[in-house]
Amino acid sequence: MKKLNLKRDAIMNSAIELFSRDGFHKTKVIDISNHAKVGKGTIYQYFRNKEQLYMESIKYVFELYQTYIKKAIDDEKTPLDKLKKYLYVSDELTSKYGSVVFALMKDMRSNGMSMFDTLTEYENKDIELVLKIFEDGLKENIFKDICPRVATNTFIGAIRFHMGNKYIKPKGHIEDNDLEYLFNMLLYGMIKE
Amino acid sequence: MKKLNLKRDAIMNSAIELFSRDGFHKTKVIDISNHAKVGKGTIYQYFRNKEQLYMESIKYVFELYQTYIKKAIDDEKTPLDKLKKYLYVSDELTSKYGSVVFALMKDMRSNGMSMFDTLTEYENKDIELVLKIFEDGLKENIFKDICPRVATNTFIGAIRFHMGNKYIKPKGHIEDNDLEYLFNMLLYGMIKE
Amino acid sequence: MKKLNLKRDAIMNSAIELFSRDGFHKTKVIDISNHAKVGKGTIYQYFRNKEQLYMESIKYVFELYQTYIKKAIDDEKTPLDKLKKYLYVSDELTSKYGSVVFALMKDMRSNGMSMFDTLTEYENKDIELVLKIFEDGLKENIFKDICPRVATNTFIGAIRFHMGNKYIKPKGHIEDNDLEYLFNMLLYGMIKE
Amino acid sequence: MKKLNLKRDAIMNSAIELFSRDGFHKTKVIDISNHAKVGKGTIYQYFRNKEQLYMESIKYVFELYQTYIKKAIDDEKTPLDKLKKYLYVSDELTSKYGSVVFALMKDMRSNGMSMFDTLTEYENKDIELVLKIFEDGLKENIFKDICPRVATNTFIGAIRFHMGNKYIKPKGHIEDNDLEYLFNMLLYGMIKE
DNA sequence: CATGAATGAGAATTCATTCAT
DNA sequence: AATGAATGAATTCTCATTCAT
Repeated sequence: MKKLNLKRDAIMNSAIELFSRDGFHKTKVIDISNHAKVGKGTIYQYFRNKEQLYMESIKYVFELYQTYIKKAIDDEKTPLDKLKKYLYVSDELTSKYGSVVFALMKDMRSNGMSMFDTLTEYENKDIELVLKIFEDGLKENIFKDICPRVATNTFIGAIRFHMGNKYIKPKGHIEDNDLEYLFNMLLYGMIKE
Repeated sequence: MKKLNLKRDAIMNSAIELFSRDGFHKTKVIDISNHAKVGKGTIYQYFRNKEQLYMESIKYVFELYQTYIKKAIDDEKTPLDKLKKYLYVSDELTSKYGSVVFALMKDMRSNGMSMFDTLTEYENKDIELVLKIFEDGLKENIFKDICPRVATNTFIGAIRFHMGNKYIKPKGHIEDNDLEYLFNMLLYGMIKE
Repeated sequence: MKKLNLKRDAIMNSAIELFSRDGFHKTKVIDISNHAKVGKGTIYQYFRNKEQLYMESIKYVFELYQTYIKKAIDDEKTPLDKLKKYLYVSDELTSKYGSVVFALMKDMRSNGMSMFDTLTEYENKDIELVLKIFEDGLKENIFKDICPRVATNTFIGAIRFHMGNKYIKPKGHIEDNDLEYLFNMLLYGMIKE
Repeated sequence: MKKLNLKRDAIMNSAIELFSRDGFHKTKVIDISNHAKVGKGTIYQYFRNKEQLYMESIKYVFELYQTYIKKAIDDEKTPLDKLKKYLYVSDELTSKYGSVVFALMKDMRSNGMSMFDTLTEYENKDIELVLKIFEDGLKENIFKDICPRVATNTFIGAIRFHMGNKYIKPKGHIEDNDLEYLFNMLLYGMIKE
C-alpha cells in the first residue's frame, strides 16, 4: 500500500493542471507552489527538479490513463468490441480530464530528448495495446488484408486528431454520434463499392 | 519580382531548421545567428524579436506546404485521386523537409495563445482543403453515408500520426507501400463483411 | 512599527548614493548590487525594475528632506524666521547628504516623463511651502509690494543655485557667513537708496 | 570666414533640438540622422562620436547665447542697466529658443565627468559675466555691503529657476511684468524697513 | 562624400535552485 | 519537514559605431 503523502499529491495535481494548460516553459515553479499552497522549497523535497516533476506528472497521468483503458479493453471479448471500447474510453477520458493526456503529449515533444524517450515509451505502450487488438483480429480472420501497424496508426491518429480538435475548438467539436460515424467509417470504409 | 535578400533568407532557413529540430525554447537567438553565420544584431534588423522570427518561419513553411499541396490537388480530377494525391504529397513533403511542418505544428501548441491563433488559422486551411474534397465526393455520390467533417478528421489525423511517427521514430517508419495500405484501408474499411 | 528590512535598506542606500553620484544611466544594476553586497537578483525581489528602484530612492530622499524642513519651519513663529530657517536647513541638509536631493532633482529631469511628474509633484510641495510663508508675511504686512510667487521663485532659485554650485565646485563654495549675506541681500536688497 | 557646410549644420540643428527635448540618452543617433534627413553614417563624417556631437551642440548653443548676452550687456552703461539687460535677454532667449540652454545645462550634469568640465567652463563664463557687473557696481559704490559672488549666485539662480519653471510649467509661468517685480525685489529687497 | 546593413559589447531581467532558519 | 529570501547563470534585446559599396 502506497504511503499517503498529502503534500506530494497536492504538488503533483497542481503540476498536472498547470503543465497541461500552459506547457512546460510557461509554467513556473512558483506558479505550481502557489497553486498547491505549499512553499517553493517544498517542491524540492519531493522532486529533484522541475524536469523531474514534469516527468512524474506525465508518468502519473499516463499510467492512470493506460490502466483505465487497459482494464476497459480487457473487459471486452471481441477485437471489434475492444476497438470500440478504446474509442469510447478515449472520448470519455478526454471529456473528464480535459485532454490533459493529449496536451501533455503535444507539449513533451517540444522539450528535449530526455523527456522524449519517456514520451515514446508511453506512446508505444498505447500503440502496442491497439496493435495487439488488430493482430488478434487478423488471427481470428475478421479483418481484410490490412497491415496491423498501419491500421493502428490510422485508428489512433484519427482518434487523437478528433480529441485534439475537440479540446482546442469546442465550437466545432465532434458530436456524440460522431463516434459511431467514425467507428463505422474506419471499419467499413468510406467509399461505395 | 521580390527583391532577394540573402541575409534574411539565411536567418529564416536557420530558424526553420533549428526551431523544428529543437523547439522554440531550446533554440537560442545566438544559435540561429551562429548557424546563419550572421551577427546577433542582424536578426533584429529583419525581425522585431525572437517570437516574430518564429512566427515568420512557421508562416513561410506553412505557406510553402499549402501552396504545394493545393496545386497538386488541383491537378487531379476526381475526389479519390485528390485524396490519394494529398496523402502522397504529405508523405513527399515530410521526406523532403524532414517533417518541419509537423514539428512546427506540434511545437506551436506549447507556446502561448498569440501563436495558437496562427496555428489554428493554418490548420483550418488544411482541414478545409480536405473537407471540400469529401463534400464534393458526397455530391457526386461516390461515398457512403459519412459525415464529411468526421471523415476529414479521420483522414488528416491518420496521415499526420503516420508522418509524426515517421519523424520521431525513423527506424519504424512506414514503408512506401504502406501508403497504399493506408489509402485502401481508409476507403474500403478494415473489416470483412 | 515598520518591519525592518536590512537587505531592502542596503539596496536603497546604495541606490541613493550611486544614482546621485553618477545619475540613472551611468549607474548599472550590478553596481548597486555590488555596492550593497547583495546578489543581482535580490534587487528584483524588492523592486520591480531599475526605474522603480530609482523612483523609490528619490521618493525616500525627498520625503526625508521635506519632513525635516517642514518640521523645522513649523518650529519658527514669524515669516522672517521661517525663511531664515528654510535657508539654513537647506544648507545643513546639503552638507549632510552631499547634495543628494539636488543631484537627484537635476538627474530626474533628464529621464523621461513618468519621472518628471514625480519631480514636479515634489518640487511643487517645496514651492508651496515657501509660497505660504510669503503669503502669510504679506497678510501680516511685513513685505513690500511683492508678488509672492516671484518672491518664492527668487528665494528658492537663489538657494538652489548656491547649493548646486557648492556641490559641483567644492573649492568655491559659499562660506558660513555667506548665508547671512544671502539672507540680508534678499530681504533688504542690493542697492543703496 | 567659416566654410559653409549644410550637412553639418543640419545635423547640429537636429541634435540641439532633440538633445534639449529628450536628453542625451533618450536621443538615439538614428533619431538625429532621421530628423536631419541624412544617413546615419554621415554623422560620423562630421563628428567623432555621439558624445562629441553632444559637446559640439552644447558649445554652439552656449557660445551663441553668451555672444548675444555679452553684446547686449556691453551696449549698456551702468551696472544696473547691465543687470536689467541680463535679465531681459535671458527671458528673451528662453522664449525664442525654448529653454534649450537651460535644458542642456540640466542634462549635462547627468552625463559623466568629461562633459561636466565643459559645463563648468561655460557656466563659469556666465557667472564671471555677472560677477564683473557686481564688482564694478561695488567699485562705483552703488551697492550696499554685499558679497559680489553671493549676489551673482542669487541673481543667476533666481533667473534660472524662473526660466526653468516657465519652460516646464507653461501654466504657471512668470508674466511679463514679473520681470520688473523680480528685478526690483532683488535690488530693493523684499521687506519693509 | 554619403550611406545604411552588419555587428557585438553591454545591459536589464528572469527564474530554477539552494540553504539557513 | 517546510519555507521563502537570496542568488547568479543564462537569455533577450539595444544601439553606437564601422565599413564596403
